[in-house]
Amino acid sequence: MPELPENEAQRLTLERECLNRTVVKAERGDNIAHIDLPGGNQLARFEGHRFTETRRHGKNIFLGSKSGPWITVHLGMSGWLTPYDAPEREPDHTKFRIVFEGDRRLAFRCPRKLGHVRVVEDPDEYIAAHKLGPDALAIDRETFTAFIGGSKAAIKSALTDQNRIAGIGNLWSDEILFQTGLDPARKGSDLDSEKLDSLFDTMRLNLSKGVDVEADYARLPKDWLIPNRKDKADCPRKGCGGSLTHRKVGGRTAYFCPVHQS
DNA sequence: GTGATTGTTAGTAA
DNA sequence: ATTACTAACAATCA
Repeated sequence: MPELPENEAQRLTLERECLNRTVVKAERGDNIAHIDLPGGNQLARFEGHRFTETRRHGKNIFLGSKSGPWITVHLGMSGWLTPYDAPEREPDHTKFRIVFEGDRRLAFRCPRKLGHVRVVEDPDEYIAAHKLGPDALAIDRETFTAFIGGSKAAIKSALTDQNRIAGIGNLWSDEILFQTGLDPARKGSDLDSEKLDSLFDTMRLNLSKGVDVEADYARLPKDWLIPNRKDKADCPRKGCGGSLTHRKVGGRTAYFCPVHQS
């Protein structure tokens, strides 16, 4: 379930589980056809190594140290990082694992195989090479409003364009548009500057809250969209009285309230 | 069986 | 050259 808040929660897992412990081995798991993982040569570099830092940019997580090398993880649609101890307790669909001294282990699970793990020398180089935009919690108001205000695509598509703003996906874009009161299919170029400002503020507020609760949806306010995101649910916005529905926007399913979002 | 899924990206078109 | 849209990817679930 990996957008910015989920990835930030996963970065914290790495921070808690993987720093300052000696690596015994980093290796690939079973059933790894068609998934992008580093080869044995690359992984041998980490034996005896200690990680000292984590980073996150958009939906990319990095584990490494000042002098490198770094491991970067992208969770795709269904990836997750899970700590465990004994080999017999390894989670299902583990495609990659790091074994630390003292039998501390980290599994990269990825049932649908759309995620990846790569070895990189420098996170900043990697971010530049993939032309990722600024992280959604780091982008400044001017850059954000200039991009959205100049975009002729559906706002939902603009918000989820990783090359312009990194970290927002299908669910969180729905939440941001729900709270800003905007139809997901509206063009960014139709918004006035007041609405653009409000969209920016809401984005920051929503993602920050998501990070605060470590992406645990049960801890999100009850009047948010995400915990109620299904057809025919009563619109959770106070006093709205609408009913949620969905529509394809930019090839993705957008959930929204036709009463207060326009 | 059908159609969906919180991800990216190659290819196409304007 | 840039921007926007579609289909495809793999596996699972309702």
